[in-house]
Amino acid sequence: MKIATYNVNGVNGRLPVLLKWLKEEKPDVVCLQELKAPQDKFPEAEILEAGYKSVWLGQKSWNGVAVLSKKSEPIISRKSLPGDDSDEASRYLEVKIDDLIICCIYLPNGNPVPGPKFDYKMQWFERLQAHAEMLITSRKKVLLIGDFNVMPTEKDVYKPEKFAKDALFLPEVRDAFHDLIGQGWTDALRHLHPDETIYTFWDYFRNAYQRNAGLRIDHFLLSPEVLPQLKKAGVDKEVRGWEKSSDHAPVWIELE
DNA sequence: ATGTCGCCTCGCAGGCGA
Repeated sequence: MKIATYNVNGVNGRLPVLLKWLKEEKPDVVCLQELKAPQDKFPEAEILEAGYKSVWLGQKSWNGVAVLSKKSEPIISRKSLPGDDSDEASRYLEVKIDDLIICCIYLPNGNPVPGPKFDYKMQWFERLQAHAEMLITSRKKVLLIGDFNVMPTEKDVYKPEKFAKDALFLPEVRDAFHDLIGQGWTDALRHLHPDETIYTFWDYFRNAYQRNAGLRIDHFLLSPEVLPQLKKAGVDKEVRGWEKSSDHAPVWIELE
């Protein structure tokens, strides 16, 4: 079973690229982030035509998350993180697909630092930690998947010193990520490729992709009940080089 | 500071978020 995550940066503007990638790679389940489309503008019919049932959480202009599934229908169990009823951003969608709980995550970027956006990121992180603790305690097969907007270590940044004061790499942000991992989650890509340089995002600026000036910010965190099934993991890096590509590449894992 | 995208609007250019 192949599960993928892809920050599309506009699901409608990206539709030809998304459909081409789905056709080539045929993932069983896909988490999408940054739909940048209101609820009624999600391209459900085109994606269904490509062989995927989908559930989604839209929002005008910003954010937006979706889960696509080829075989079993995704059943929504949560449309937001607990802990702040005033948070209207579409950033969290939790579904059941067979015996798996799939949590599709679009963690706030947090720049500029300091400021309200960074405060929001840290609050969102705390809410994620609290909910993740509950999920991992359930002993079910849970996967936290998506754009975490965090480079966990120096190995995950092309030039760490350049990002020392960035909301994606500040020590307190990395600490929050490592505290989350500390609950018992496994970073699937790093687990299978401990020493490799792996990037999932390349800025549109300054030919970042051509220079391989990338970041690893899209992650799969597996609960202990899923980990024994993990067989492979990788990044579809070439997709980032396609015409009209997102600034992220699709990332995937294979479960037995 | 800048670069480049995608989406939106008291819209066809400029602001915002990333």
